[in-house]
Amino acid sequence: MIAEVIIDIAHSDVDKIFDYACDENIEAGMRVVVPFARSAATGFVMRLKEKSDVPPEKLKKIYRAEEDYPALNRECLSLAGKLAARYRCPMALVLRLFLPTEMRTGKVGEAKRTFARLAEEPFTIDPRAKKQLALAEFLRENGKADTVFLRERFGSALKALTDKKIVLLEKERVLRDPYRGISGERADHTLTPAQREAVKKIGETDRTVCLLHGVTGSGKTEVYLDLIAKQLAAGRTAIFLVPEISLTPQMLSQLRARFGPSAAILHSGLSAGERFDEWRRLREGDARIAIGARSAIFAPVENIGVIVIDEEHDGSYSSESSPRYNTFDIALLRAQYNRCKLVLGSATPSVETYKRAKDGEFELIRMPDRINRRALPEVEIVDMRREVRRGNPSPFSIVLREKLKNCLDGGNQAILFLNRRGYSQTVMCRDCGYVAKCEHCDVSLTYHSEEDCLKCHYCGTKYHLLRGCPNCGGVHLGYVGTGTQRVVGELKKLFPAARILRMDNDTTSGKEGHYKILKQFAERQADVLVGTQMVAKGHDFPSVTLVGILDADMSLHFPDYRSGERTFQLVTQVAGRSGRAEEKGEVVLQTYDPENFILRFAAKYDYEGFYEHEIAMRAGTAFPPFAKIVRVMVVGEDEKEALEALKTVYRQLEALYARMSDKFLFFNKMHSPIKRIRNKFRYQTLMRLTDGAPLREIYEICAAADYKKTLVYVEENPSNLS
DNA sequence: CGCGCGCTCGGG
DNA sequence: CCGAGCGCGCGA
Repeated sequence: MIAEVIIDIAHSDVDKIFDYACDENIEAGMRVVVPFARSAATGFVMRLKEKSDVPPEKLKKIYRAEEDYPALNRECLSLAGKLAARYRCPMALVLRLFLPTEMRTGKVGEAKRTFARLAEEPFTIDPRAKKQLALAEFLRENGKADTVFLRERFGSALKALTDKKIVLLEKERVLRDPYRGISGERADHTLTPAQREAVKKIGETDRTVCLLHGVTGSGKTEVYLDLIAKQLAAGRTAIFLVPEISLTPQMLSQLRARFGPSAAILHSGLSAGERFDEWRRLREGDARIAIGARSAIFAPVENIGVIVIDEEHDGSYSSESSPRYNTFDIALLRAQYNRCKLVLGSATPSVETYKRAKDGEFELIRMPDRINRRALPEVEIVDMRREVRRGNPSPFSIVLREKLKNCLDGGNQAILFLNRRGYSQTVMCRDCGYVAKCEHCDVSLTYHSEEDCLKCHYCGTKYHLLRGCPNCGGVHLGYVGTGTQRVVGELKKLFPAARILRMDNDTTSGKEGHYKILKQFAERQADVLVGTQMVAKGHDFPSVTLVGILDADMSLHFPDYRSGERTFQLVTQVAGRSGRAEEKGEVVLQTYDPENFILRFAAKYDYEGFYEHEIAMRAGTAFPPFAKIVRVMVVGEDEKEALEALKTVYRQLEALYARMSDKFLFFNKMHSPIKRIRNKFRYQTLMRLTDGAPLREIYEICAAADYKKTLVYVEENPSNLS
């Protein structure tokens, strides 16, 4: 037999089929070890055939199979070719997506765990250390326990006691089970009439893709779980995708309770070994639901009955590094291959998805009511211009300050949200809320300190700094963007007794970081949580009755065509954090632009109104989904070479533009460095294209630009233009 | 004349 | 990706 093999080296030079002789034990999809160049290499058997065109003296024999089963199933082999072509990357890179990294990088670590037990010797614990006492009590009752579980439950008390030698640690080999310590309570799975209706519609439509547009609290999750349970009962499998941050312990225990060990939950908290074991369980068919973030779309399940993408609009579904795949695209391919439904769910669908649903391409299912019919929290828009006029320079409006006081006095919790997205600063008039925008692009300008000017991130046009406001003549121009740190400082001055937690990229180290802070807050170890958008997702906090959005403008004026969409999603999501339990929630939305349509619609939870407004604007200004934004990036350490690459690429792109200028709505002239990140020079060329534009040629120009130390790549509708 | 490094090419 | 093969540049 002859095996067609792709060598597992991600480089275009070796991105081709190599034929090898093999015997009967080799199957398509297996990983194999083969002689390659003057050494051994791993490869993937793509196909078996009878004879080869390679001269017999060149043909070599496969050494051995890496595993005794095919790591890649038939679907994956069939998909890989399509994906490699679509994302213009080596086949090996695509194939790797389907495997747990542990498998390629060799050893899967020995399954060892650290257990803790009490020392034999008598001891005393400070009676004030409640956690330590509780931990000691727990160990006395249970003998020994896993340290991961103990840390989760007792926090730093474990370290305190081990340091004092009261608790001893020992390693032990165990069978890996990532669900240890997670037990969920059985819940009632009776669906509401609205949920039943949604399930029915999804079952009946002949469309592959269904968009479930349900307001916060409408019970979309039960719909997903019901769909999944039905498919499992029918002997099929399922994939359930959620944004990474949504895999909170609560969510995990809910899923665990519902599906038991037939669910493989892939989240960032798993160790390498656990991850591999979960993958194996799916591959073997022992687990039949794959639950996880973006990468779980590559789960090795067969005979898929349904694929669910929850929070469809979430940015984490598109990959930021090569191959820059879009989860939806892969999900659609898999749904088509398996002839099953792809269900997208969101309270705030992305504009593009919603348009496709309204145009009839996707089945649109609405769930407009909350389960208990409880009203959504009321959103009050506060005009920050008036605060400035009244001489209030603090980040808190008078209204917010009062509500905060009431909230804390009533023994409730509050969340203060601000959108400090780092470097990007916008100039705004504090008297009238005017924001400097580009004359050609309708996108706000960004301040660049190196050149001391304002720049449009879309077309590269530079503008002088403003001395006064062109709108009202005011002189109180400022750079918008207050940090969380300052907010916490001001808050402490206002409410010295309040316990404040801060959550942003600086305070949360590692992936466990957020959970820790959110958990502390959920356990009411603090009264106020101040943070960036990461506070918006995940946990439910029953005692939160007030949410303050301090600077809705920051997100609104982010230099990106999706900023309006993002802001709407953000406000909706953040507002949903308020008033979960008996008490009615309140939301205060501070802005310098209280007339803004997006904010008005968001405050009324009017998605439909927002959508109509937004889509009309996108049509008018020819932004996606009516056009495609294409960015060509040139990134390199060596400035000379990067510049050289840029010149070459740019010249060809310009020629293309000259030839087909009718297909380009826009072609920018930016050829100066945007910035240096970790000593890498980054240059970009932005284009806006209509349908039928020469996208392929653009990709080819970039693929042809092969430089040693400079990377040239294309991005479609990139999300961050700085 | 000899070897060193940089570029090009092949790998089944 | 990685090593082999080889071209030309410099020192004795």
